[in-house]
Amino acid sequence: MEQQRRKTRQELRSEETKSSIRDAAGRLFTARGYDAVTMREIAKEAGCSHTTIYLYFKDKEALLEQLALPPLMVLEETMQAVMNRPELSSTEALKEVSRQFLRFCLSHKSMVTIILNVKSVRVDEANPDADINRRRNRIFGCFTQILNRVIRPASDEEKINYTRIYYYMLHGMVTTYTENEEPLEQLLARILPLLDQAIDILLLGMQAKLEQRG
Amino acid sequence: MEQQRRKTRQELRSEETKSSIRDAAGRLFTARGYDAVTMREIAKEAGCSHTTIYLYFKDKEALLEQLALPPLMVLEETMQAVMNRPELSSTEALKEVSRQFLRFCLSHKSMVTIILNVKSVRVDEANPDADINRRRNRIFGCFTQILNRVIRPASDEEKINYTRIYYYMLHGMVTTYTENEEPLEQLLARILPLLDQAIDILLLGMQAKLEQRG
Amino acid sequence: MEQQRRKTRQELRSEETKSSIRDAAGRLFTARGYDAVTMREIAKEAGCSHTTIYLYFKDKEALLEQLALPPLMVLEETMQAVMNRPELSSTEALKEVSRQFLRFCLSHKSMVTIILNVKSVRVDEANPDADINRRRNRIFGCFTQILNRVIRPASDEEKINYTRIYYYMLHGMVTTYTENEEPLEQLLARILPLLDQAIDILLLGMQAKLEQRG
Amino acid sequence: MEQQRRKTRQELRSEETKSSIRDAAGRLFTARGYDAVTMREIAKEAGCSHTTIYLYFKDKEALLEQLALPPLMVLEETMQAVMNRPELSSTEALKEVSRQFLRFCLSHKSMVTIILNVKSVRVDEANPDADINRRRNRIFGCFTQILNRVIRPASDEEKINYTRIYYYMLHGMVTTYTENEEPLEQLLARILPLLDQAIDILLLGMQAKLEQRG
DNA sequence: TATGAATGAGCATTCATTCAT
DNA sequence: AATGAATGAATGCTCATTCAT
Repeated sequence: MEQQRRKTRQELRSEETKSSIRDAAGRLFTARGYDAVTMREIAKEAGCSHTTIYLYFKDKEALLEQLALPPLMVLEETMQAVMNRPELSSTEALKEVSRQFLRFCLSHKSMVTIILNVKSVRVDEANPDADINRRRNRIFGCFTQILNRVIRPASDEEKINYTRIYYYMLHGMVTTYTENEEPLEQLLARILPLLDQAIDILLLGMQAKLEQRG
Repeated sequence: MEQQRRKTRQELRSEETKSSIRDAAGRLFTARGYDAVTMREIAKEAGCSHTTIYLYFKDKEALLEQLALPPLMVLEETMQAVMNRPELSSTEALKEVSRQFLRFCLSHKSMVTIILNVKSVRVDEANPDADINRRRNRIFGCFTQILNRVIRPASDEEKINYTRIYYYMLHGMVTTYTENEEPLEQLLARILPLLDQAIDILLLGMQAKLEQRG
Repeated sequence: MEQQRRKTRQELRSEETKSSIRDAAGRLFTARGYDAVTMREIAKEAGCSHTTIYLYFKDKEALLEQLALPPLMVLEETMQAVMNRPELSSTEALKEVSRQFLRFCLSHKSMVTIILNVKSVRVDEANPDADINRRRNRIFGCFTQILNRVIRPASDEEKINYTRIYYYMLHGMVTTYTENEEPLEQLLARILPLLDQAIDILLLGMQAKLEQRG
Repeated sequence: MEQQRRKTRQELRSEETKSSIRDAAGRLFTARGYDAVTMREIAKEAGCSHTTIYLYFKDKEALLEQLALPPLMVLEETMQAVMNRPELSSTEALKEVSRQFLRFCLSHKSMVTIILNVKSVRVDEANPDADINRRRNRIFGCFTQILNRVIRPASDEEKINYTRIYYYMLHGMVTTYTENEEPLEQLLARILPLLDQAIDILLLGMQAKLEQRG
């Protein structure tokens, strides 16, 4: 509380600037992709000089990372929360978690690259990405976990393959609609049912396949 | 007829140059991606001056488009040929066609953007894309056709949805492995079986779902 | 008198800040050279904001100038002290003074420019340089004086020329080793004997030349 | 002959541009030093776009190197020629060679850095500097050779030290007058006699010292 | 007195493209 | 038909300095 009150006007202004940069970068990256956006464009959109950006972010890459982290944390928490709801069947949990994921990806389009890319930005340099990578892994871990629950009778190899196939479909939906410019809610209203259907099909198919083989 | 016969030596040389540029650009785009390749590199690889490229192609983008067309035509023909093989069951045909498609996408990485993008490059300028778009639609039409054969009892809406879901998975596989730098054949050896499994699962799942509902 | 006593706490603090900036800049300039050091680095090292520096110093160049003065004063005093030691022969005095000079230059590398440059920084603006220039002249005056003692029989023109030649050699040693990154004492242990030899040779040579001519 | 005639107008223009860049860079580097000069300034002075420079020179450093090499070759040849004139005494040869060197340094001021710097630009990267370094070493080798002839009775260690002392003096003269803006010939008329005197003094001094010791 | 925020000018370099031949 | 010469626009980034508080 006290902490909140103690913010000077300068600090407020600073935070404002920083978040206006963040917002601008978010909008621009989302709309046109990381590479296609220049620091000067971000600055213009944010209403400041391009040098000001470097006051708050080490470089362009750091900007992307700082942009990705907080929403990623929210997503992770949301997904964990879903998994801890005991009243949900495995199938329902998988559906809900997938819906969260799809919603997230489509509302943070520029971050999709970061989240879905197998080899993330700067994997070699340890520090800042470590966090991003860890979180991404945990997010994908959610899917794996629930999916394993649903297809328990499968062998380890089958589990790995089926999980991959599940990812393909999800990944495919995300990238298909990443470029789409329809208003988010409208788009989701249209494709969330499709996602549910797809999951039904995949789970049914996996079970059928396991029975066939057994 | 006459036109064909009357090709002067100059015309032949010209065509040669043009196709050497096309080849060079193809190799380079495929290997390193559209953005990362410069006009000068293409020219060097093609054994001509970079200014010569502008004699045959309006700009870099036009080069990409003209480049995409022939392989797309080959792909289309290959896929049609598979569909016309009467000895193949619908399922087998779908698998084979999907394999062809995946192989094509992974061996023409730079063209994936063009093929998969819902809104292709420069939709606004009518002419040159029209052809590309037509072909892309025909390619996707193949999938739709075969898939419809397999899930004949479904309603029209179900057919549309199921086809979409099928695309998601395929699309997801392609984009997942587009960035992969493994040698092509080795990669395909690894993921083609996965594709077969995925198709099995999807088809089984779709059938199960249709029965459930019926 | 009164002025000295009346220093308020504020004034003291202010002087402290100023000298911490001076010290920091001195350390940094010495270690890495004027150009390679940024105002922000100086501020960090001094434990203040970079804007504070501008409170005490007009700009980066003024900082360098003010920085040069005190060590220059120390050097001057040291050299004068040597000259007033009656037990030293002229030759010994010249050697000792030259050693002091060389040691000083190599331990204040960034100031060498200021000291050795014929046309000092910003000759046009009269005031602040006047002092620096005066001191530099006095320092060089030392050499001239002692040298004149040693080569008393020479004509005025010869004296001027010989002094110049002496400077060339000294100047040459300084600039040769200014870029050297060897630890100071180690470097000096290596080159101080060389300096002595050089002085011996020059003095012997000057005397021989004078005799030749006479 | 034929080769000369075959130069097209384009080639001529190209060579003109290249040498106008070279000239401009030479003037500017000479006047204000390598670091202080920007590519855009060079371009402006050369009457072309700054991008044109990159057509002829890989980067700024390459420009400096290409600039330094030809004059360095001329200097080397001139110095070798002097050494091969049998009618000259060692002393005379040393004087003449030193005059050539001083004249060269003062008429190619920007290259002094390259020539005198113990650790040249980019010592680490082998290729292009190798040549420059080799030449510089050969040039300094000249001095060493002649000097050794003059002070033949000295021990090896003495030879090394005396050579160093000789360099200091020469180096000192060069750097002293590098910043000088007097017209070259006028300046040389003034300091060449000084150089002769300095050499006389050094040689006499060295001989006296050797006798003293012996 | 002191500072954080902000900026314009500048840097070397790259690229797709056009011009003149 | 083909090309070398040339260029403007951009890019990410840094720095000394000024502004507002």
